[in-house]
Amino acid sequence: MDRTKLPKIEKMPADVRALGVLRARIIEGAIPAGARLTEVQISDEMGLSRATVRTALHQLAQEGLVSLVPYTGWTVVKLSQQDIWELYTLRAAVERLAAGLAATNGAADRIADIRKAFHALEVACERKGANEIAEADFGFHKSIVDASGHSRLCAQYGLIEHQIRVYIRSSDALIADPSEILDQHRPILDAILAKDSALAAELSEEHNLREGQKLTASVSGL
Amino acid sequence: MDRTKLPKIEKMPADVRALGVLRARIIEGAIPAGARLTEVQISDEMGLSRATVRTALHQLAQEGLVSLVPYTGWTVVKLSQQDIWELYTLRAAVERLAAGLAATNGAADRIADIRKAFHALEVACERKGANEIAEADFGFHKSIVDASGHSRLCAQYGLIEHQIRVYIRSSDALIADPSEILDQHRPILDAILAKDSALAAELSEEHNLREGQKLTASVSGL
DNA sequence: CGAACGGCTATTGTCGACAATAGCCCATTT
DNA sequence: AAATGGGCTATTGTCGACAATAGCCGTTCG
Repeated sequence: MDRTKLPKIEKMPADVRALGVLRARIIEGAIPAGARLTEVQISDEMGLSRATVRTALHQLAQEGLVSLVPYTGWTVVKLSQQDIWELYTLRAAVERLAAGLAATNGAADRIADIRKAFHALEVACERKGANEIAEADFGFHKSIVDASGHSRLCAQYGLIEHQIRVYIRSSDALIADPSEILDQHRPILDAILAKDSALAAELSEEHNLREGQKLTASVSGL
Repeated sequence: MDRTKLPKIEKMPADVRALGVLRARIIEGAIPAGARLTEVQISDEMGLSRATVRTALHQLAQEGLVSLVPYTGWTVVKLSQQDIWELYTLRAAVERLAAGLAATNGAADRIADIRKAFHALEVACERKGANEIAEADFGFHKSIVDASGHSRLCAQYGLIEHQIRVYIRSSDALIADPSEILDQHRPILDAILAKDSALAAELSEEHNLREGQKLTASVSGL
């Protein structure tokens, strides 16, 4: 058994595979907002039973990506400006807590992960790939949440994150100036490294509220 | 058709009825923490199909009241001290946002609801019924969340609230001095009525963190 | 005597079929 | 012509049966 690495077996429950596929399709925009989904068609295409697909769809509904109206059908949610406001205010509140906790209680290795995530963001900003920057941005925020050691916070954050991703893709990502992005995130990192809980919380909240306002403002002209 | 009130028709989907029953049983302690639940037994007793019960159980899992381990079974969650800490820190963060929003954007009728809820709390405190006080306490907090006009916040709060209820019941509710309870909540109400967003947010957060610490402290001796 | 192996059982995971419902189209009536 | 009612269709809601799996227990082998 000294073969360096035997290929990882892909053995996941059918419903989570279906969930992953559907979520990816929705986030990447292959299934557009407002689109109608029917259980039979999906189960047909995926070669799964309706019950399995139904489970996945319910999960997606919980994540806020689809919505079910009884006896009628599933539709991919269409995020309004109000929704974006909700998402970013909620995100700000959640990350405020996360940043504070990460600064105070963050395990050393998790703090190191935050450093790495910031470095990845720096690299992405140099390359100027819009998509890569967006991903690294998400990654940095997520590393802070993970460092909070707060399982419910992580779970909660996951849901918000999915919805924001959908919106970012659908509105085709306003990417700010790379150096500006770094300037906005660096103080948060510094505050966490300095274990200044209150400052980290405050900076994180401000950052998210600012981003949310930019996002709603940029789209208000539609 | 001038009959004063025709009896309300109870026609809900079977799964939500099952969900309600199960949740109530868990919260009231009829099904104790750590108990094992099997789909067949429940569907048997309720006269429903396994699929329907399964849907309800998945919903309960989403609410954090039960947990599923694959191919093995459902169990009612048992909240640890860490869980209580998580719940109260999260609640503090969520209600912080809610109180701030209620102060700033709260519709007049929702603000009136908050007043009513506080009055109900006063009445409950006079009667000194531990259970009634706890319910009125929840009601006051919930009225603030409802006044935020933030649908995701409300949804998120519902989940946390259920879990806290379970714990309060299971640990048999430490009820503080009634007048103390009122003294703790009144400033929050005043700040909202004065539309002082920052103060309302701060007071609300402090209040919840304090309660959480009391709760974990009182149980640390177990 | 210990440990690995194989089957047994309880329970969830998955499936296809039938029932109930919402929304639509069209005929019918006023 | 407008409103009303009936039925038609697409889709979800519900159901019972079969498949897959984890955990247990006895058995067997070293």
